[in-house]
Parts: sequence; C-alpha cells; structure tokens
Amino acid sequence: MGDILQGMAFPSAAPSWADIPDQLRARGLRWTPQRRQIIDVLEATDGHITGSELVERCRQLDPLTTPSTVYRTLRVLEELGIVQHAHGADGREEFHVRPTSEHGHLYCHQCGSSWDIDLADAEPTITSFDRRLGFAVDLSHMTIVGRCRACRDANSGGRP
Amino acid sequence: MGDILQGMAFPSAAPSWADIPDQLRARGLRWTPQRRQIIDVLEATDGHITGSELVERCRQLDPLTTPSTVYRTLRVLEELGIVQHAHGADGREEFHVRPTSEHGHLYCHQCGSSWDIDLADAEPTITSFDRRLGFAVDLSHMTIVGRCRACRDANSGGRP
DNA sequence: ATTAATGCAAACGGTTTGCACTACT
DNA sequence: AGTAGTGCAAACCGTTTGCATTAAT
Repeated sequence: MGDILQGMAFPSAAPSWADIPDQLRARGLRWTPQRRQIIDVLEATDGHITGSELVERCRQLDPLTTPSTVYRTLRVLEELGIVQHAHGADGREEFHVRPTSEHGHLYCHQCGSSWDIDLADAEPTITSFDRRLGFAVDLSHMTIVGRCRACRDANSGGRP
Repeated sequence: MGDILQGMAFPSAAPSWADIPDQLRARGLRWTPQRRQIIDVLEATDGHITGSELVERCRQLDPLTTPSTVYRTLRVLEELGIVQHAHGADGREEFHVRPTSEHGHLYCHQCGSSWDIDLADAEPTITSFDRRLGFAVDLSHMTIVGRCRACRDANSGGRP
C-alpha cells in the first residue's frame, strides 16, 4: 500500500522550525525578518492556510507586510518541503503547513467547515482508484466537497 | 431577476437541448441569439468546460462575444440544471455540461489529461466517507489529482 | 561586494458588476 | 410597453512580475 503513494517526493525527514534558517542558508538563501514573520505565522497555523489568509495574518502583526514577499516566500518554502500547495473547494490556493502526514481536505458546503482527510480516511479511495483505473491518487491534492454529518442531522431546518 | 429563478430544486427529468428556449420562456426568461450561441457551443462540448474556455470558443464563432454575457448565461443555465459548476485541479471554475449522470473529475498532473469519474468509480469513496465520517460526498464537486496509469507505466522517462 | 530579498506599483487572468441601451415577449 | 438581456468599461480578487532599493551573507 505504501507504494500507492510513492512518487510524491516528500522530504523524508522533516526538520523542525528552528532549522529553517540554516536550511535556507545552506542553499545560499537568506534569513530575513519578513521570512521570520511568515514562518512564525505558519508555525501557529493548525494545518492549512490560503495565500491571502497568510498575507492577512502577517499584516495583523506587521501592517507593512507585502503580498509579493509572502507569495515569494511561500514558493521558496514549498521548495524546501515546508509547505505544499493544493486547491481548495472555492478554487483558491491552499498551503498545507509542514504536513506531519500527507492529507487532503474535506469541505462541507452547507456550514463551510473543513477538515483534514488523513490516510486512513482516504485509503478506500486511494485503493479503489488504483485498482479500478490504475490511477495513483495524490492525497495532498484531494479535495472532497459535500455535507457533513452535523448538517445532515440538522437536516431540514438549516439554510446554506 | 434572481428571485424568479431562486428556490428551484433540481429538474428531475432532463429535457433535451431543443427544449431550452421554452424552459427559459416558461420562467419569464428570454431566448436570445447570444444564448443560442452559447448553447450551441455547450451542446458540442464533450462533458466539461471552463468559463473562459467557453468565452473563447464563443468568440471564435462570434468575435463580439462578451464575457459578462457568457458568465451570466452560465449562471442561468446552472439554475435550470443544464450545467453544473465545480472546481478543477488548477482552481478554475469548471462547468459540467448537462451531466447525463453526476460525475467528478480525475486529473493527471503529469500529462495533464482529465477524465470523468462516474458513480461506479466513486462508489467506494462515497461509501467510505459516509461510513467513516457520516459525510455525504458531492460527486459533482469531486476532483482527484494524481498520476494516471499511462504516466506510471511510462515511469521515469516522460516529461509533463 | 555580492547578490538575494524586499517594497512598490503595475499587470495579470478569470470573473463580476453598474449602467445605459437594446430587443425579446 | 414592459422588463430581461446585452455590451461596455471598470472593478474585483488573488496572485505574479519588473524594477530600483535594501540588506544578509
């Protein structure tokens, strides 16, 4: 089953946040106050964040934050394997923060909540696509939209 | 105008393309040359198309086509159940054309091809999300990204 | 001293909107 | 005649880029 997920080129050992400055410098890149700011916000993030959310949160800490810096930094961080992008239910770019485990996203389009899809939850999907179609699902890009249990239970009453 | 269409559930029986003018008129909406053009293009479409693709194809037939008209018409057609939108792998809005059966999309991010996911292919996914999480997957919004069989077979050599 | 990174402003692509005008019904 | 639909242009949002400037190495 492990090889179903293969080919994803994930960083095998995930260094800790504290190592990031060195990781950057080891590649001839630089550690700047702006990057520190961005990393701080990412570190405080529970699992995923959109580009514009990140810009927004950085701006709350430092109103001088510039979108271009944030997006450029995100691209660098993705190359380091610290974040990974996917596309959310609304089509916006979403960044998974240092995924402990690869995961996808589950959206309820009634209440708007979202959850992570972990490997256990995705396993039947991954297996069935592999078996039926020979298709290797990329879990980190998997976005499932529908209605969550709570919204189904609260059935009739609620409004979208 | 919005309130004429609002609150409409899904049409249970899918009428044919020829009925669309009457369907519109029955709701106090109008049949125009522009809409005919758009419908023509949609009718010639194999299954799904993005908004901008539709604009583009319409413009090939009539260079005067305006984006706003196309997008506005798409919204009306969605309310009629003739198209249905979802979000593609790149985050762009995608419209399923008169889905004979509800389906999702499968993208290979190596070769860029895409396929429909029919109910049979999605069934294990739908069932497992329902069972594990009580979550009702919306197949028409399901987008799975990964590597297709051909790209896996052609393994190392190929380039995206 | 190098050259990576920043900030700005401007441009992007896809989509939406306000408004005066046109044309279906 | 009435009002839905159009075309235009301008705005929108999230994101990207060019360029001169700043600052980490």
